[in-house]
Amino acid sequence: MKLASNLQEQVASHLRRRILSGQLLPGTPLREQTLALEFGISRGPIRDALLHLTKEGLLVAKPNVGVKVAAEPSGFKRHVIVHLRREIEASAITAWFETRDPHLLRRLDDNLALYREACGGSDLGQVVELDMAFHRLIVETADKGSLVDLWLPIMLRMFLRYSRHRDLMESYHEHASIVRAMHAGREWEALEALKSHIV
Amino acid sequence: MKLASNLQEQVASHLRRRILSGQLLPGTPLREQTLALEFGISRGPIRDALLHLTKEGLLVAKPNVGVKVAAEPSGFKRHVIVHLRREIEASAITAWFETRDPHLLRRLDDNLALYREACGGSDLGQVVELDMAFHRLIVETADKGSLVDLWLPIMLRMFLRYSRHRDLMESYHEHASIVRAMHAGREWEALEALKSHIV
DNA sequence: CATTCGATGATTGTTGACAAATGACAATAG
DNA sequence: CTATTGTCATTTGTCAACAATCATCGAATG
Repeated sequence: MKLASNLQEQVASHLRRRILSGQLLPGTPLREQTLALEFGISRGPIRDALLHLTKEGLLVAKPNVGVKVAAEPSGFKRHVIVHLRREIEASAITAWFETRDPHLLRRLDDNLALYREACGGSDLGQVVELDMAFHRLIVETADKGSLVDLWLPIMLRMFLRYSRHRDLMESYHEHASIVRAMHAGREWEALEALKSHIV
Repeated sequence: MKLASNLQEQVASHLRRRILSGQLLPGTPLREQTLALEFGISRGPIRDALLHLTKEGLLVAKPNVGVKVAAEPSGFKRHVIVHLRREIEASAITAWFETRDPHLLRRLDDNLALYREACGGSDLGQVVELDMAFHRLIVETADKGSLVDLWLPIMLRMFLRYSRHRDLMESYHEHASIVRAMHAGREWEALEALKSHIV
C-alpha cells in the first residue's frame, strides 16, 4: 500500500477502498463539507479526490448538487465490461509470453501467497486490494504499463459489486491456475484460465 | 456544441477541442496560472478542468510539476484501443437492432449531412466534433447511454492522432455505409462496416 | 384540491492569498 | 574534476471566505 504525499490522493485512496469493500453502498451521497470535517482538511483536496473518483466511475456527479456512490452496472453494461477487461488483460498476457520475463512471475507468486492468506481472513478491503493488485501486475508488464490508465476505470466499475456472488477461495484458485500456466509456458491455457476467471 | 453553465466544463471543452484539432501538440505543457490569466478566471476551475482532461487521457499529470498534452498511444496500445472501441460500438449497434428505433436513424442522417459539409471545409475542429458526435449517437442509444462514460476516454485517446493519415471524405463515406446498412436492416453489414471503419 | 410561486437553507462553484514541493543552477568540499 | 549542498524562481498544493445555484417546503391562487 503506497502512501501518497498529497492529500487528494490520500482521500481518494481512502474513499476508493471504502466503496470497493462495500462500506459505502451505491446511492450514498458524499458531501464535500462533511468529508472535509471528517478528514480535518479543507474542501479543496476533497473536491479533487471526488473528481478523480467520478472519472474512475465509482461516483456519479450532478452539477450544483453533489456526488453519490455509483450504481452497480446493469446486466448489459456489465457484459460489455467483462469483454473489455478480457481484451485488455489477455493482450497483456500475450505480450508477456513474448519475453516471459521471470520478474513478473516472482511478483505474482508473492501476491498469491498474500492473497490466499487474506481470503481466509475477514478483511474484505484487503482481499479486494490484493485481487486488484494481481491483475494490475499483469496489465503493468505490457507496453511499459501504458494500459493501466485504460484498464483501471473498467476494472473499478466491475469491482463495484465485488462482495456479492463470490467465493473467495475459488477466486484464489483461479489466480493460481493462471500463474501455473504461465510458469509452465502454456499460453493458451493461461488465456483460457483468465477468460473463465473474468465473468 | 453544448454550453455548460459552470466554468470548469467550459474550460475543459475548450481545451479538449484545441487538443483534438491539433492546435496543442503532444508534450505541450499547460500551466494553471497561465490558463487562468488567459481565460480571465481563477485557478480553481482550471484545476478541475485539467483533472477532467487528465482522467480522459488527453493530458498526463506529474504531482507538483504539472500537466502536459499526452503522447499519441504506442502501436501496441493503439491496437488494444481499436479492439475496445470496436467492442463497445458493435455492442451498441447490436443492441439497436433489437428495437430499430428510427429516432437514431434520423439523427444519424442529420449528422451525416453536416459531416459531409464539414469535410469539405477547412475547420478541422468542426470535423472532429461531428465525427465524434456520430459515434456518440450510436453509443448513446444502447442501455440508456450508460456506455458513454466507458467509451469516451477510449475514443479520446484514439482521436489524439486524428489529423494524420486520414482522408476526410473517405471517412464520410464509411459513416454513410454504416447508416445505409442500418436503414436497410442488415445487421451483419453494419457491423462489418463499423469494424473496417475503426482502425 | 391541485398547482404555481417564492422564501429559505443547504450545497456546490469560485476566488485570491499563502504554503509546500520541485527543478535548475551556482557555490563549495573532497 | 566530480559530487554534494544550498539557494532561488517557478509551479502546484492547500486553505478559508464569499457567491451562485438548487431542492424543499409552505403559502397564495386558480
